[in-house]
Amino acid sequence: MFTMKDIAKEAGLSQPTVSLVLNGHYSICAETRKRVLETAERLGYRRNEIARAIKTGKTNVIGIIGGLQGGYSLDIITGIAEACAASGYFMKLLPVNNLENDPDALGQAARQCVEHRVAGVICRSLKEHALDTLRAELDAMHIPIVLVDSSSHHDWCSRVVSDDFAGIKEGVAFLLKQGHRKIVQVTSPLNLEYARIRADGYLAAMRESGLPVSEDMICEIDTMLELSDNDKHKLAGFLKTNKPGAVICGSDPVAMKVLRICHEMKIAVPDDMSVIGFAGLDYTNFSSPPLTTVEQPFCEMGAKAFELLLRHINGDQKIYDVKLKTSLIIRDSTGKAKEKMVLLEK
Amino acid sequence: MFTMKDIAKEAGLSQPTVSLVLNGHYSICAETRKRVLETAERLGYRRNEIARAIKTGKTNVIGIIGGLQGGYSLDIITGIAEACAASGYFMKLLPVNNLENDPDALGQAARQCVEHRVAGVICRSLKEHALDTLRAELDAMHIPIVLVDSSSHHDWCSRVVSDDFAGIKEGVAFLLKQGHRKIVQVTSPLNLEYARIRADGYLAAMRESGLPVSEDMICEIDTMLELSDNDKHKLAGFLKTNKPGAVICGSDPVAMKVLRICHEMKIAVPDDMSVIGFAGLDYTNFSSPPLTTVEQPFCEMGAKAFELLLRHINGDQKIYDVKLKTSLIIRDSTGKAKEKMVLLEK
DNA sequence: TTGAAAGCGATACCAT
DNA sequence: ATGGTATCGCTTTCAA
Repeated sequence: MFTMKDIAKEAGLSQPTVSLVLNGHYSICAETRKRVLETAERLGYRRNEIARAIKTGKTNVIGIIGGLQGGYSLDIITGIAEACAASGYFMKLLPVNNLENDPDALGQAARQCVEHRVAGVICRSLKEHALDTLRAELDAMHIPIVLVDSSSHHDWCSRVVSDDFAGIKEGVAFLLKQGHRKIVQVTSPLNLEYARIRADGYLAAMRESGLPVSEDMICEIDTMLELSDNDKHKLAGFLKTNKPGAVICGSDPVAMKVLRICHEMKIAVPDDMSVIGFAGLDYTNFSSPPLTTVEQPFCEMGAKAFELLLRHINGDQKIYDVKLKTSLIIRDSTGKAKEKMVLLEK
Repeated sequence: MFTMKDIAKEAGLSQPTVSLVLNGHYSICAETRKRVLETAERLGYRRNEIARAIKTGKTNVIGIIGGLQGGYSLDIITGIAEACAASGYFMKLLPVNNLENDPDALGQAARQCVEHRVAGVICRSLKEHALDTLRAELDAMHIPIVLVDSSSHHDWCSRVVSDDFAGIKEGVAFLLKQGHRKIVQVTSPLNLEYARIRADGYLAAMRESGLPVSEDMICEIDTMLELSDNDKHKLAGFLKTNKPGAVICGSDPVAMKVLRICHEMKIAVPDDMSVIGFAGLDYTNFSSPPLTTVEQPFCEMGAKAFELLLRHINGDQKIYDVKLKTSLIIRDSTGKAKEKMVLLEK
C-alpha cells in the first residue's frame, strides 16, 4: 500500500508536492505534474481518505440511523444513496431495530456517528422521546440531522415527509369521482401519529364534500401483517354495520387485511366495494385484485433528505420542513360506485 | 470537540496516559484512572475513530457492494448488519446499480472501498466478468472479499449462497408427497446461472423419482415483474400443452406471473393446479392464493457472509463455499393432486 | 514552482 | 504506574 511519500521518493520530489498534484492544484508545472501522476499510476497509489479526514476534520460520510424493516426503507435508502453518490458522499448504516427493548440503542448509534465523525445524520421515523437522545448527542458536536418519514416535526431539525393529509384527500376525491359516497376508513391504531394524520385527512375530505362523517366511520386494527381473529371480528363487524361502498385505508398492510376479509366475506372488490391503500409498497402489485393505493415518494424523500442535510453540512442553519406530494396509483381494487346512476340523477 | 490532549491538560496528566485509561489498560492506578474517566465524562469526550484508524491502519468498517434492488437485498443487509453490530463493525454502503450501463461502476466502488480503507468487502451477485475488476482492485490491497448470493463460485474468494438445488428438490418432493406426478417448471431464462441451477434441481428431482422429464417441461419467461403479451402466449401455450398438476417455479416473480395467468385462464389454484415459488419474498404472502414457496435464508446468508469476512480479516486464508439450507413455506397455492387416489391404487 | 516543517488525534514503544 | 517521543498519511502554511 503506497503513500504519497513513496511517490515522492520515486519521483524525486517532496511529499507535499505530490499532495498538491494529486489534489489538482494548478501551481504545479506540467512536467512535475506528469511525473507525479505517472508514478502514482505505476505504483497503483490509492489515496487514504482516513488520513485526509483526520487532517481536514471532515469526512464525506453520513450516518443513516433507523430500523431496516418496513418494506419502504429500502426505497428511502436508495434515494439517499443516489443523491449521496452524486455529491461524493458515502453512507454508513447504523441500524437501530430494537428501540423498544433497548432504549439506549439510539444513543449508542448517535455516539458511534460522533466517533466516526460523520458529516451529518439522516434518521428515520423514531419514537418521539428517543429523538432527544439523538439531539443531545449530535447537537453537542454540531452534526446536523435531518429526519425523514417522521410524523412529528421539530423546530430544531429539518424533516422530509410525504404529504399524507393531501394524499388521503386525493384518494377520497378519486372515490367521490367514481361516484362513491359511503366511504369509510380502516387504519392502524390512531395513537400512531401517521395514522392520526391520515384519519384527519379522511375526515377533512369528507367534510369538505359535505358528506356525513364521524370517528365511528374509522376502524382501527393492528399494524401486524398477520390477520388476527381479533382483527377479523372487528373488521367484519365494521363492514357489516357500515356497508361502505369504498374503504380508504391508512396503510397498505391494513388494505391487504381488508382485501383478505372481503374475500372471506364474499365481498367482491371492486364490484361490491372499492379499496384504496396507502404507501405503494411492492406487494400491492400482487394482491388480488392489485391494489389502488396512494404512493408515497420514498425515493424522492431520501434524495431530498440528503439535499437538506448537505445544506446543513455546508453551514445552512435554516430549518426546513418539506412535504412531498404523493401520487395515486390506480389499479384494480377500485371501481365505479353501484349507486352512481342514482346519485347523478338527483 | 475535545481530544485526549484536552483531557490530559485538565487532569494534569500526559496524553498517552489518557489513551491507556480510555482503552482499558490495567497498568493504570485506580486514582488516575478515575480522574481521567471523570474528566472525559465531564468534557463529553468522544473518541475519534478516524485518528485511531490512521494509526492502527485498520478500520472497523466493511464495504457492502451491490445493487439495492431486488426485494431480498434488505434481508441480506439486515443479516450482515446484525452480525456486524455484534462484532463492533460498521457497514459502508456502496450501491452499484447501473452495472450494465456503466461497466466501471464496480471498479469505482472497489476503489472507494480502498480509499476508505475498509477492512473487508461483501459483494452481492454480480455479473461474472465484473468480478475481475473487483478482484484486481481489492486483492492488491489485501482487502478480503466475500460473495453472497452469487451463483458462481471462484477459487479466490469465499461465498455464501442458499442451496437452491436442494431447495427445488425439496419443493418437488413435497409435490410428490401431495400426489402430483405431472410436474413442470416455469422459470427465468436459463442463461441466468441461478435459473440453470434450479432447473437442474428440478430435473434431478424428477429423475430420481423415476418420473419422465425433459427440458421441454421447462418454460422460460422474462424476469420482469410485468406480464408481457409474449409471456402470456408462451405460458398459456405451455400450460395447455403440458396440463401439469403442479408447477415448481424458478423464482417468486415468475410464480406471480403463473398465478396471474392461471387466473386469466380460469385454472383454479390449488384445486386444478399447484404452484410453488422460490425465494420467499414479502409479496408472496399477499398473492391470491398466498404462495407456497421455497424460502431462501437471506438473513442468515448475510450473517454468515460477515462471519466469513471477519475470519479473513483476521488472517484466515482458507476459501469457504457455504450453502445454506432453504425451507419450504407451505401456504395456499399447493394442494393434493386430483389424480392422487388413482395413483395410490396402482 | 517547489520544499521544509508543523500538526491533526490517536497509538506504541521505550524510558523512567 | 506514568511520561516522552516517534509515527501514521495527509494537508497546510510559510519560505525559498
